[in-house]
Amino acid sequence: MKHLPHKTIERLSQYRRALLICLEKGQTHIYSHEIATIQHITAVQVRRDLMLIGYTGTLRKGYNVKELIELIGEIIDSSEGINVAIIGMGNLGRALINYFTGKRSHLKIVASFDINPDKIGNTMSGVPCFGTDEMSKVIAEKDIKVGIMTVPAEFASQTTDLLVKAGIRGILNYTPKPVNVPKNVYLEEYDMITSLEKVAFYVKLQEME
Amino acid sequence: MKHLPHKTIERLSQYRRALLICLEKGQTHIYSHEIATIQHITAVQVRRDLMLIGYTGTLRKGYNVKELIELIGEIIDSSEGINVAIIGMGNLGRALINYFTGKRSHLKIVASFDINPDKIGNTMSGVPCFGTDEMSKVIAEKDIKVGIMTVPAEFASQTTDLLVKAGIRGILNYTPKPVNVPKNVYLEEYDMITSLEKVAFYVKLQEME
DNA sequence: TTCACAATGTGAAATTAATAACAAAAAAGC
DNA sequence: GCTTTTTTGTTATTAATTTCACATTGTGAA
Repeated sequence: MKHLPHKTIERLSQYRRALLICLEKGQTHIYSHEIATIQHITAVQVRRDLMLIGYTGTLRKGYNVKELIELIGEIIDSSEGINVAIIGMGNLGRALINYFTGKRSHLKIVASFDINPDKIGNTMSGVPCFGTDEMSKVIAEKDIKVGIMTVPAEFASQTTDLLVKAGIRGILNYTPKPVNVPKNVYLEEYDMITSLEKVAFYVKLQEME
Repeated sequence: MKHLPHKTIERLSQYRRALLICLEKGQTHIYSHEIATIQHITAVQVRRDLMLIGYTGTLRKGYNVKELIELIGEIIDSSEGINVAIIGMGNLGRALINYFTGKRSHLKIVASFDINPDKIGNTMSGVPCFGTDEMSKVIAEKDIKVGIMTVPAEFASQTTDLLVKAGIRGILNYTPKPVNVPKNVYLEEYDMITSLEKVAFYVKLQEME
């Protein structure tokens, strides 16, 4: 398998989540159009993605749920699991920790960081909170590869620099401020305000018709 | 102006935010490559987007910050402003309210909803919290057009149905569960777990090289 | 058996998005 | 005043992504 498109990676992650739910319900097989309906995309899209990862279903029976989950895991998970830290234990940071607790995943949130002394030293859902000054040490000791930035926008740049210096390999930036990283660090940015403005735009557009 | 690409809409929202910061700093003009650097994209991309909205800068002086902000506003904002509600006042809901308070925006969060009786009746950052059973009434009365869903995944579908029944025009779904809406309702979904898994995937990929 | 159906798998076409290339013109330098 | 530089605006090109169209085939029914 060569290069998987970015969009395919995203969808595989989503297929897997849908499949896990099917598995829990005891469903053993699933058709491409069923997956498609759940994700509101087309069945062809699903089949194409699965073609790209080289999985082939059974004609007229669809795809084996369990097998497919495992294959997607082989593709997108790394064998040893990846440790993740959350930087900024505000509401968003806490929301993310809640999202993840209980989810059996190869991604483990193993630390959080904040500058508020009241939070440092505490543990939330099993995740210990450290001071920002300990970042380098903790990231090295716990072998943390990915950082999720949920700090206020005005701290985005300096936090990024700290993370990069500490040797982080990937950053998911939830602050509305774009940041710069060296090219050996993978950066993904998401901006809630943009999404909301986009929804508002298309709502307006529909109203005008 | 005909059809603006989805991606252009997203970028325009981001340009505006960057421009507002420049405006505050007293900067009157900006070059395409300056905007590009902030957003880590190319200058051509910026110029192309601005071309699409029909804005033309001054040769060798760049774009007028104030004018451009206003034009982007004309394109992506609706004249009367749009009222928004947050459904689910957990950590994520609160995070969103904090993001928005203080931001002068045509988007106004005017209500929130929850099922927890301790939260109902309270006000957070000026946003009152109502019970889910009041949704239809409040949405009609306050003329709410867009709903942001930050409820637990297991409530996603039923909350969506309530919103649709109440006459919502756009939904931003932050639960990891895809939902279905009639096609006169604009739906945008975002899944934090997918983003994180994507970062992890590309980190893994880099390590393998 | 044979037919019709329902599904997968995939090459080709269409669409969408990004990049390259370059003309034009204003400003600055000489 | 002429030349160089810088920056915009736009066409053309390339790349990425999605959709179409259809061949293929296992399954059940007539």
